[in-house]
Amino acid sequence: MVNIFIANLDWSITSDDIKSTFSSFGEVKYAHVVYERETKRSKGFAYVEMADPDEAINAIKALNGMEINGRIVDVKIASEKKNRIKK
DNA sequence: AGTGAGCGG
Repeated sequence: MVNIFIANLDWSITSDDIKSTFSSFGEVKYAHVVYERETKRSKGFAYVEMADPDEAINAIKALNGMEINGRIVDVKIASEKKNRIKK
């Protein structure tokens, strides 16, 4: 399982769009666009969890710097929840 | 409006 971080997404991009895009490169276990909890508006970035590291890397290589809806997205490996404490 | 969460556990 590899966590991928995608930033600079257009406001209109949805989790489903993310999932569909990454699914082209491999099995997407989970896709999730981050929204501002308070405003409900998109924060413009998202996360994708892929099953295979190779596919994840492949997806990142292919999608990083790619223009989507006029935005050059930034795709990179996400660290372990930003070292967030897990329980 | 603009760069690291949620899910499941």
